[in-house]
Amino acid sequence: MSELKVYNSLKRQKEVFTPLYPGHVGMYVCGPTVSGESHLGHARPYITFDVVYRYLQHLGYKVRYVRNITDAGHFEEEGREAEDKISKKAQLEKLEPMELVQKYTNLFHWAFREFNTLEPSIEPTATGHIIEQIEMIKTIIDKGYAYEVNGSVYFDVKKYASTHDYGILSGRVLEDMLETTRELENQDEKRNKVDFALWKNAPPEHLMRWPSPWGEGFPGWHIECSAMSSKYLGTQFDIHGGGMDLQFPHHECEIAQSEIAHGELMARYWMHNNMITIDGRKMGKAYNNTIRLTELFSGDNYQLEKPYSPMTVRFFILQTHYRSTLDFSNEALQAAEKGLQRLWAAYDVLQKLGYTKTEGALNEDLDKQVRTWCEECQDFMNDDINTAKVLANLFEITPVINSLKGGQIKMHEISEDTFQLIKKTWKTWLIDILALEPENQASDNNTLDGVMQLIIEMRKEAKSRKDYAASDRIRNQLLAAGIQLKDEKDGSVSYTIQ
RNA sequence: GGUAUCGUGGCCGAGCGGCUAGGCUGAGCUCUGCAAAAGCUCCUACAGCGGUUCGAAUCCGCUCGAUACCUCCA
Repeated sequence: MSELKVYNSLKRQKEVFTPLYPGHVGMYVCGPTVSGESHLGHARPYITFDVVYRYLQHLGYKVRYVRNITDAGHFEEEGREAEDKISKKAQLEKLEPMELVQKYTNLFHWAFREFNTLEPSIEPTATGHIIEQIEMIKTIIDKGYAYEVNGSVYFDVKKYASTHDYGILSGRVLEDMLETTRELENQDEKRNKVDFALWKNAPPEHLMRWPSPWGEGFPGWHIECSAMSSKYLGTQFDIHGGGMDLQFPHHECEIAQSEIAHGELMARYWMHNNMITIDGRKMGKAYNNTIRLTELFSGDNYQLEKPYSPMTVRFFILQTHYRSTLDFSNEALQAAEKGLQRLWAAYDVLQKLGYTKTEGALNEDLDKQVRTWCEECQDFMNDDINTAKVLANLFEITPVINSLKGGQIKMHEISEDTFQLIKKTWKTWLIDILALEPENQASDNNTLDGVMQLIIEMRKEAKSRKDYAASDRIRNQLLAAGIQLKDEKDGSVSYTIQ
């Protein structure tokens, strides 16, 4: 069996994954800033790393998955007047900052339950770790890599770069950045343009503020991740994940701070998911092309032709490798919707199908092919979490499942072992790891089922009288009501709720 | 301007030097009272131009095009 390899942004290549402590994995993923509603773009990292989390557990690791909630807000733009994003909006909406934070945190949790993501082991908030952040800043100052100006504290990037590799993750060259970083206003507090804030002095109108050795203020935008990851995962841990757009400056700054404070590289494997684009452009507030998750589920956005269910979106995301960009379009979402329904239908068939020995010889080629498809899934996942290929193999197996039911393939053509392997494969990958659980669970409604059996019986009688007008009317009206009848090969009738 | 990434059939997307994924759409056929579902078959692509190689979508160079980061950003 193959070993798990992941693409490490730090080394720009795939590497065999070896945890720091055998049997245990520490994983930190940059979480949401709860100053507003999550959009489709945000779905990608949390779904991607949900699969990573599930897969690591499947491999037998005990995983501590930490994903923060950024509720302290960042200042709007470095160098400009410091403004707390969250406080600014709260004032507009006449809400307490924490009220706003609570609202969007709840909404975030709701949306990602809809996406069937597992909850992280620890979900620390920035506001809950002000003390840890201050302590870390003090350490960095003590070590001589940060300086205070007017109640704010900045990290001295130039000094850091003289002895350490600043740019190790993002490939930046400090000299280039010193030359090319564009002019920003109010930069005079910093010794160099590339320096970044660890602590910002809070202007009087700023609502979110905490006392510190440097006066009242709030933490800079990178320090929370360094402080909280080290608290819960140790000063060095296994996997740090997040969107590619965080690689620079966010993750680069995290590395620099942590290196000084703790004396070691904070994370050994850095995994970055690519962006979701729309019409070829990154989806983001700056482009005015976001689709909020609530809009996505309701269809209420000018870019949407119809609503898309959380599972459709999850499937859509997993059908692409996480390091590729993924372009949103209604056509692509609708294709995903149909494809997923096909997988679910096959899974449903599989649930009801038992292995019944029939007379005849084994079809060795088929049997072998099916086994290969099943076994490859693990290899695909080991190859940098290639969910796209896993799904492709499930689609390869789908006609086999349907043919076993339809009789195009006889049971004896595959061995019982292989049959059980198919069942296990689908359960493991579709349900447990990719976590694409069927959404319509209405079939365990006994009342409805009783009614349906009666209607089906009545239609059968009409058919036996060759009263096709009546039988078709029943079928068509049920369809209009959202219930699809299927005349099975063996004469029975099943139904699905749309 | 700097630094990267990418350009695959009608659409979405795998792909990491040879065996030409997969999904959706379209066409035909089988099954069916008719449908639906399902099964089978077909539509065989890698931006362009050079180069390396027995052999390239895959490696190298150039050209064209697109995107991302350099500023909050998943």
